[in-house]
Amino acid sequence: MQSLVYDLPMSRRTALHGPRCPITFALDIFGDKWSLIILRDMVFKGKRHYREFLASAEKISTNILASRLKRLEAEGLISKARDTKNQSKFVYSLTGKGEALLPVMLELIRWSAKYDPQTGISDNIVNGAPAQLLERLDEDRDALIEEILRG
Amino acid sequence: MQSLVYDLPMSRRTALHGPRCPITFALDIFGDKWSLIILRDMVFKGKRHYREFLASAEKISTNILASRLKRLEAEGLISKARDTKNQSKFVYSLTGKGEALLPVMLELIRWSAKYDPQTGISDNIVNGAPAQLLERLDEDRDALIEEILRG
DNA sequence: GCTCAGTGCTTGCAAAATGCAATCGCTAGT
DNA sequence: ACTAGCGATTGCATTTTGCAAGCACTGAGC
Repeated sequence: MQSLVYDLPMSRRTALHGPRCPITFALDIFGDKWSLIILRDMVFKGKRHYREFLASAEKISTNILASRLKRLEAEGLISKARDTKNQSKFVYSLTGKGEALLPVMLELIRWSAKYDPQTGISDNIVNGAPAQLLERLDEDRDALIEEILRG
Repeated sequence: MQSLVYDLPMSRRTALHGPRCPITFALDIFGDKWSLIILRDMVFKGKRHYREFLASAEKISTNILASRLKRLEAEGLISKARDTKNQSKFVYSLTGKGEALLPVMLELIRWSAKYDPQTGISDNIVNGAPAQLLERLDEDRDALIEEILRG
């Protein structure tokens, strides 16, 4: 049975129940294998076009990408518009709700940096969290977040 | 084809590649529909036994629970031991690596509290994040974390 | 020491989600 | 009108999940 709201048949665990667990609420929206990868590409790599997402190292397939973009848009984490410079292209942008996930991603990065022996060897902010980012996360968190979002 | 490391056939996206993305590293370990639910139950609800996890509101099925516990143990996020008070039971406990995910969960809670209209109506720390928790998260974060883990 | 209930977990099979390759509809450019 | 680039959709194989049944081990009662 397809969902009426999304194109995905994903069942929502929290649909008709009373007070909802916030963890479950969040996982139901972006707690799959791909959504956070897409959001990471937008936040840290500035990706905005369909082809760019397809090109990520994790090799998301086109049907899954389309369905995830649709869901993220339906959930209000991203928005979709025609590219003003090229009317045949679309531009995907983060909404405030999507940007508000940056703190979650930063904590994920901090955790991985601590426990992944392969993390921390690259300058790239995503491929290996640099020591510099982690320092600023401790000392200057709000400014760091602002900088990532506006930079 | 089954993985040699876990009982799960899940393919690791980052297996043989160079500098690894910390987001991908984290998602490969617990970025599925259930792992964070189990960890939430341990952190916030103090669950330690198999039957307790099975009883969660999200209705995880027993084979999935078994496979997730095995993976979380293999990844060093939890440990498994006989219950000293009842040798027929096992006790699952968080390791430091597992406890270190609490900040991630707290940011998830903060995000959901902000964007889920149904969150924030319960006293329960998990079923609806209370305003009090969110306040302390802003003002007294380290002590809050310590309190949750030791309380 | 046999039965029995509780606990953790495995197995078999159906259903759902994902991965992959091919193709399609739209827009712009020529 | 033809062509190329872009954002998808479609069909089908594979992988993962969901569900129900049952199995192995432990400890308690008799």
